[in-house]
Formats: sequence, C-alpha cells, structure tokens
Amino acid sequence: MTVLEWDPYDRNCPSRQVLDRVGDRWTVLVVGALAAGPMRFSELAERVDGVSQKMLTQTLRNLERDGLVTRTMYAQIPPRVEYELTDSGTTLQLPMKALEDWTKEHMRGIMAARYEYDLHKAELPKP
Amino acid sequence: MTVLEWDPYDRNCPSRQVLDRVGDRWTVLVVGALAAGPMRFSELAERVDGVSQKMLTQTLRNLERDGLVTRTMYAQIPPRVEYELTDSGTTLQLPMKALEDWTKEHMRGIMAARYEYDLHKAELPKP
DNA sequence: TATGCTACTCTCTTTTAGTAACCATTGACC
DNA sequence: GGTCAATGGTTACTAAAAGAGAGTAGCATA
Repeated sequence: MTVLEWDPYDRNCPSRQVLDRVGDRWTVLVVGALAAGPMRFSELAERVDGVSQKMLTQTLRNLERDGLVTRTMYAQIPPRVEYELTDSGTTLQLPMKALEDWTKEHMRGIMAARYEYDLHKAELPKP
Repeated sequence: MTVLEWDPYDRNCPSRQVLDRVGDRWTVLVVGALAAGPMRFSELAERVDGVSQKMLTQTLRNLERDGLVTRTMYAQIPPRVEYELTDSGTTLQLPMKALEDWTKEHMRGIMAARYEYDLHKAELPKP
C-alpha cells in the first residue's frame, strides 16, 4: 500500500485515527516540548502548562505506542523516567513546529477577526 | 507584541486557544477539504466523512470567527451556502497539509509500532 | 395534500477530559 | 516509631464536549 492510498477523509481509514492523534491538543505541545531534548515526566508537566498528570500520562503512552517516543525508567528512589523522541518522532517535529509557528504569526490577525466578528454578531441578537 | 512573545506552552496565553483550535480534529480536515476550492455545506459534510452536522457547523463558525473562511449565503430555495478559505486561511493550508502528509507517510511505521507495543503489553497482565 | 431539498438547530445520550485524592518506595527528620 | 517529602503514576468522580437523531423554514414539484 503506497502513501497515496491512505485517506484520512474516510472515517474508516486507520490514517484518520492517527491524524486525530497527532492533531491532538496535548500531543502538539508534548512533541514540541520534547523537541528540546529528553525530558522527565515532571519537567514535561511543568513545561506543558495546564496539562493534568492523567492527560500527560495518556498522551505519552499513546506516543510511545505509536513509536514516537521512548520511555526510559531508571530504578532509583525516588523514581526517574525520561521521555525522548524517536527518529520517527523527530520527523513529526517539523509539521508540528510549522503549526506552532503559523499560530504565533497569525495571532494578531485572528484576535482582530474575532473582535470584529463578535462585534457584528452582537448586533444581531435572536428575535 | 512580536511573534516571539506568544507562548502556547503557557495556558493563559491566547495563542494556546488558537493552537487548540487549529490542531482540532475536524479543523484539519475541513481546511484540507476547502483547499480544493469553495464548497457548500453539504459537499463538506460528504467529503469530511463522519463529521456530524453539528460539529461541521461549529467548526465552520469558529473558522469564520477567526477570519480563516468566509461564509456566503445565496438567498434561494432551497438555501445554498458556500464556504471558502480567506487569504489567511490559505496560509494555514501548508502546515495542515504537512501534518496530513506526515501521517500518510508514517502510517506503516505507526501501525507496526502499535502492533509490537500491544504484543509486549499483553505479556504483562496485571497480577 | 404530500414530499423533498438544504442548512442548520435542538434535545438527549454517550464519550472524553478535568479534578482531586490515593498509591508504592525509600530516606530524612522529629 | 511515626511523619513527611519526592516521583510517576492510577483511580474514582464530575464537568464538559462530542455524537445521534429528530425537528424547522420556505418554497417547488408530484
């Protein structure tokens, strides 16, 4: 099966699930954070502000399952666990960073558009 | 405020919300679909397989609010509504397509990684 | 009179995310 | 001996979001 045959627009294609995953809210941030190098669980939790332990664990497990990050446990007390992007995960960095950069570059325009939209819609309340 | 000052890793930064939005499951597919040109609501609903009317409406409203798509209503019976990417929305196409392409290119590897992961985890059931 | 078309909108149910408390392990401290 | 802290989780409960399905407007055609 070549690349051309995967179609995320088809809800039954496995690529749909994968696209859902990589386009996930926390995945983008976790992969972005790991771009800087290996990180401990607690470092990630701090860097990705607002993520709960549960969601961070879940996101990391999914990334691990998809072969995008490795999980290395050091048998110490207290325990230490490091997460690192695999080669495959590193390639994901680029599209994710592109998304992050696009967001930063278009923030002003978006905020302005929102302001205007909300202004106009406020003029048309429901009868 | 320059681009450098937006930080989506901070949960209170507005760029976080915007990144959440553009990294949204349906947004990626809707923008990808609209890349082919203007489309009617029903065409989008068909192309983006599995999206509910509710979610499609919501996604389009959000994109419209952010100034990424325009909504043109033709006063006919039955009604006709066309959605089209704005210039700003067109720039979003690139990072989204990058994500879509990455997904397609890495599908095989990911499926293989999942298979192996599930195999190993099955060997370690909870006591 | 009945039916169909389109682009929604509303209500209800199910799934998912978020919150907060708890766990195991060991050393330091009182 | 009991308590606390640190780390990387898990579990139970609740709030929010998504999905399913029916309903709506307004006119045209059968």
